[in-house]
Amino acid sequence: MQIRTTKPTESELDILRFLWHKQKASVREVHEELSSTKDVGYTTTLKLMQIMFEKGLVLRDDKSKVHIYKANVSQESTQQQFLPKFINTLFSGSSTQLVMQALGNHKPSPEEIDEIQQLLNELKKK
Amino acid sequence: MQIRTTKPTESELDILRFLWHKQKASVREVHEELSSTKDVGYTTTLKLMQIMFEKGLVLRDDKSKVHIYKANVSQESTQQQFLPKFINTLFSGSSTQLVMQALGNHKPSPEEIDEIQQLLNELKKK
DNA sequence: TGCATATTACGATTTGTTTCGTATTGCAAA
DNA sequence: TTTGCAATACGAAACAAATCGTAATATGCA
Repeated sequence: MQIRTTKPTESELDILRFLWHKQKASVREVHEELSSTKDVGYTTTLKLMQIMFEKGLVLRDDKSKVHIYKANVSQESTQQQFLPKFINTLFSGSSTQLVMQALGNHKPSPEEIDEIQQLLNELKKK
Repeated sequence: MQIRTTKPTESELDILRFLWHKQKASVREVHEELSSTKDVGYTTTLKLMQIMFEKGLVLRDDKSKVHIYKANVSQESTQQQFLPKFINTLFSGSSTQLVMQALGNHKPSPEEIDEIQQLLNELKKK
């Protein structure tokens, strides 16, 4: 298993988020999305994506003029990259504390509750 | 309810983490802790804490020569400040997905499982 | 073909964060 | 009271991230 060295920055994560959702996208598409939330110029988005390419965070197809990008790091592995530190600094290292907060905050649907309960039963058995 | 504007940086969170744990601490105590993990000079820690004071993230008692600092933002409110964005960018906005990851990753104790199950039952009732 | 337009390339600036060197200050022990 | 030590104050450098202006380039259409 290979360890990833580069940690995406905040802005890079915003871009990855969209790429995870869309699979493939041009700079324009990404920019359209980003600029709906925050005020940022097109070349800024472009530059960010070029940097991400250099870092290996994304792949790109430059066969046609409009380059098409896609994520080169999975959402799951990126979650794993951030979650432990997040739990440590903000939740005293207790994943349970995080879970309680997350659930208390945003009420999950009955189906989701069932899903979590099922997981808990599994964990209990072992 | 008042909105907090300043978002602690990574290093500032490391310091807050310790202050939340210890309630009160001098720069030296904080530095002792930080330098057990990472290689950093004393004045760096001092400067960070002075900046945090200016930002209002910490309070300090400077009655005696050795200033005593304590957090001026609660762990809970800081969790609230980071959690939504964290869930959004990394977990497609699904707190359930986050919960599943966190639980699957680090197995909670039987007591903790009970605690979570209890919360889930509450949520289910409503 | 040649022009208009949208895209990429790239350097430079701005902004934010971390780091540390040096000066100054206050306290306590001799 | 003096001196030495440990702490604070502060400026500036080093580093990192984000932003954007301008130039170069490719494409498709008149």
